[in-house]
Amino acid sequence: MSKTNEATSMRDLLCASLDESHVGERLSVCGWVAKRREHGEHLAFLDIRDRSGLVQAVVAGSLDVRSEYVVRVTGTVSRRPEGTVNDRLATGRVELTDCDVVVLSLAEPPPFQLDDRTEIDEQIRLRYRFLDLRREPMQHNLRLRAVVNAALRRSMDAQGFCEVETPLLWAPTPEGAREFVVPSRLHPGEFYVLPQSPQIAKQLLMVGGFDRYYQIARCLRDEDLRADRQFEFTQLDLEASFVTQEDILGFVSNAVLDAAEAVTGVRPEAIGSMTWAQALDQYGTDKPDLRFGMVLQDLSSVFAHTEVKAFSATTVKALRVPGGASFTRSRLDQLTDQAKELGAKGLAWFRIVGDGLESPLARFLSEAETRAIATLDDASEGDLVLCVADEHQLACKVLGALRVTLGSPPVSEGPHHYVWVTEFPMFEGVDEDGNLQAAHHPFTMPHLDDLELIESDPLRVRSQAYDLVLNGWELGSGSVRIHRADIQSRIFSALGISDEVAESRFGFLLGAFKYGAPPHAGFAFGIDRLSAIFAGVENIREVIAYPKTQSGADLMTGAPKGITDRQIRDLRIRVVAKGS
RNA sequence: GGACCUGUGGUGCAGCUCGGAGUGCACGCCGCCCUGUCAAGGCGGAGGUCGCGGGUUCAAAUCCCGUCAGGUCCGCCA
Repeated sequence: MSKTNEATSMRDLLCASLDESHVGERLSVCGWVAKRREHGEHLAFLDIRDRSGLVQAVVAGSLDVRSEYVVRVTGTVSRRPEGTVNDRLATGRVELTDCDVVVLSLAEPPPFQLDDRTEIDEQIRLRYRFLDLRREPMQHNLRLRAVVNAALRRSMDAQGFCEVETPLLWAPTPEGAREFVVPSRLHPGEFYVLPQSPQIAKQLLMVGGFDRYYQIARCLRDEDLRADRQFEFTQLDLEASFVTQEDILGFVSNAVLDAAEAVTGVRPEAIGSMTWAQALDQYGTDKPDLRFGMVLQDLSSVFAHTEVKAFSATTVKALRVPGGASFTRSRLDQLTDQAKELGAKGLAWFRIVGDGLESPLARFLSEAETRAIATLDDASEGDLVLCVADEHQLACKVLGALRVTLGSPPVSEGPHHYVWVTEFPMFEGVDEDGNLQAAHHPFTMPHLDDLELIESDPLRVRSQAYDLVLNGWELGSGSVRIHRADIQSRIFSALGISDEVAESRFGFLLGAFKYGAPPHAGFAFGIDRLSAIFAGVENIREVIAYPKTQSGADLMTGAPKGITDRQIRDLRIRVVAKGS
């Protein structure tokens, strides 16, 4: 008897493990009936499926089993007769014969077929997720994710990090993402919140002397959902003391590359980096997809003294679209609409034709301007050049979005291009009260060369914050934290956070820092997103066992739901009717 | 809060522009036949509030308005 570590009291091995080495042995497998092919009352074939795959069982005589019945099949492993080998099946050279079939569980016909022949509407998949999980793609994706998790834990352990769990019931800190709120039964009128990240908890671990912490942490944010965003998501969260930014980039690179190697078998090259300003300038985004070119070009100097009103702006950016000259007018209108939605005043387009440019604007351009566009980025006949003239950041972002629309390959395609984006700005824009907003979070350490600018020119202050980007997806972000009270108070003051407000919101953190805070820095990246890209799927729901819909519903359980009057009473809360 | 796409037997689609009987295809399901199939095959059968509500019309799956659900995106996500 061949024993494997998949053997249990009920089975000897997994279906797909059966091969010619077992020929002659009498073995048991357990699984679901994937398919039944009957040939009268003397012969029937059963495809038995478990998580590993299929194996064919040959049954002499009729038997009363249907699709998805759970069975234990004991049979003799036999070579298939001449001419009946199935090359499309991993176990296609063998079959189980002289089978005893024990029905362990009956099954109604499933609401959708569990083979891979048709794509099932996601609404139905989610309603019957337990059946969807039985199918190969979900089996593959969740197992791939488990490989990622295991590799990350191994990597962090090997790098000397200590796994520490932090609370899910935490104190409200009304900054950043909207928090999920949990009413307290024992303290009526008071609330916990679910952490949008273990940010403060892990910084306190640094004060607590755990100089290398990590956790595979669930984070919860009550913000609108997207293809790459669920209410709850999982991060590899880490923080370390007595380190610089370079140390953190090294730790995270190791972890991500270890995970990539575990999944693909090949260790990617070291992860390169660019500054935030470069990313914006060349790709029009802080999460550049480096799988394809179409780098943004800058024509500001060419148009510095232009006669053309549409191009009188601080920045003129251009994007060459190879072969784009064949776009129809309605396609160009679509792109223009997209540009306007993103805030551009308009979108100028130029078809590159034999003897120059074809465009409504062509006749207004000077000779130098025409030449600059016609020769842009090695442009050749048949290309299209799109231009946006505006304030620098807007012009870049609009063309960056068009670059993605026009050039981005599917998630499942192309190599994995990791890149670090560093030197994010410290502040971005202002809130309703006219106060500066922290680009990352208020505990982020400014770039030491820019400390002087905090008061004089805050928008130019660079921070020691960094993102990890993979194929245009933001995997995660981190920063060096402020551990000095004087700098922290200058930042709070720049953000318009008074001492009193700071004390009430983060008092316990600031208080802790008075007792000896080591210099520290950290990072967190999304395991859902990383796994989705490894799995080649466009949507993180495909790597989550029980995801929610875009409206935040769980179609299987029906959550969110009402609770009983008793529960409401115990919590001392009141439900107010919608619309009142 | 907003834009766009989708909703038709259990499943996946077609039908919708240009209104005319719930019409069609494939899978599944049920019954019968079939001793080497593996997308098994043959014969027969059941199965529908065309998401829901209203309107236009002699007549609505089809046109209009509203609404619900799912999706993609903008806002939002320190």
